[in-house]
Amino acid sequence: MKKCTLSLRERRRNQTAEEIQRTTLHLAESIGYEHVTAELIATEAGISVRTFFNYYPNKLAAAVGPEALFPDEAIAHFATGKGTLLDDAAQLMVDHMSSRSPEKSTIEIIIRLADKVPELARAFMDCSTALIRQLSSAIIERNQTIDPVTADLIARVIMLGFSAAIGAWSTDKDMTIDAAMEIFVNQLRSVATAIG
Amino acid sequence: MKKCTLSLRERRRNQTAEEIQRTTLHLAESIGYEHVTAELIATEAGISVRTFFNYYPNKLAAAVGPEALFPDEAIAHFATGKGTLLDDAAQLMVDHMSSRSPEKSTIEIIIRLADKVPELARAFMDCSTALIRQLSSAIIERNQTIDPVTADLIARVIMLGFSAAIGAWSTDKDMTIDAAMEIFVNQLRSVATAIG
DNA sequence: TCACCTTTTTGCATTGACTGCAAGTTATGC
DNA sequence: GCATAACTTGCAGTCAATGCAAAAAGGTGA
Repeated sequence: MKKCTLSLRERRRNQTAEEIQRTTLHLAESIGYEHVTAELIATEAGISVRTFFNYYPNKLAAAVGPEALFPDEAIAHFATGKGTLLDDAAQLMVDHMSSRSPEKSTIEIIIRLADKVPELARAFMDCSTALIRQLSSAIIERNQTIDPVTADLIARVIMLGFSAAIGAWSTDKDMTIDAAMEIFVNQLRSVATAIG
Repeated sequence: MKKCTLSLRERRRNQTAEEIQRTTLHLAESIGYEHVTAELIATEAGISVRTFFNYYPNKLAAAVGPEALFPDEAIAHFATGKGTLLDDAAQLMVDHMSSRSPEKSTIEIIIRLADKVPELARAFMDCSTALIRQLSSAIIERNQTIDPVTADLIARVIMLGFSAAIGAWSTDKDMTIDAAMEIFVNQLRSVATAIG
């Protein structure tokens, strides 16, 4: 069974990728990111240095973890949504967060670290590049008359708001994802008012 | 004369910093950014490798060039401006662009390179961090009732729009800065409409 | 189970980024 | 001029990252 073969391997691959990320974050928390070397991560994760670089192109990528895209159904739902742009976007984000692996605790660690390590903040922001592209396409699908540059800009703005909301959410133990998304929507509305 | 003393040294320092940037960009254009080594830049610029790292913390920073802030008067003017947020922001950007050293050609090269080298695009974006902070403070000064997180978000959005406008401006030989800023304002207005 | 093929892991060698240090050079203030 | 602070440089060393080829799994099919 080809499917099984691939699945098995893929599963193991994902496991290792996550294990590496866990190790990286854990080490960064205990000894400080600047003291974490590739060799240390590899040893700690029980792999060779060379294998580490097989999984991630560099240390920052390891801290951020495996790349995640919006789930296909979720993005399709957004693309054909009839609500306001922001409400549908908020739903998309909820779907995204619930679909994907990294637990709140992992995100919390990343954000806490990003506060101290600017490069990590960059890298974290950076991993949204692919998401922005997805979002931008979906926005165009919703509204065929919009021009691509504007769509891209809107997508970026939405992701900015989303990042801010995730930041608030991750540092507040009691906040639900839905509450965070409400903040997200309101904040972006304020921005729109201020700008428009 | 203290002023003269400082000025002389500072002037030389700036010259060298710019020379290094020029060399870096020139090399990147001719042999490709990935083949540009610190040693090559240093040799070409007539300094030692160690001195290169005295001026810039890394190669990317050298390509982006010396950090630039909004001129004090310009930011003060924006902070007390009575026009719409966007119009005043556009004026701020015009002041910024005309005050600061890098010529259009330099920016054009950076943007062209950034298209091929993602890390460079990141670095270029990244250099706006300090600007965002300035802008965010000024926004709060304009409107004391705004909350800091929203102000930060607005500042980021404005800078996003600005970057997009600069991109368009730099690749179009005939476009004036004012025309670019008009695009900037309109584009952000579209975004506000779409979101609000 | 065995021979076979693909994917993954690993060690090794190498290049290049970047830092700390200490000594030399230059500019400036007095 | 001389003392001082700023700047430059060479050197030695650490660590990130890559290419390569051999070894080890993992899975397939007879």
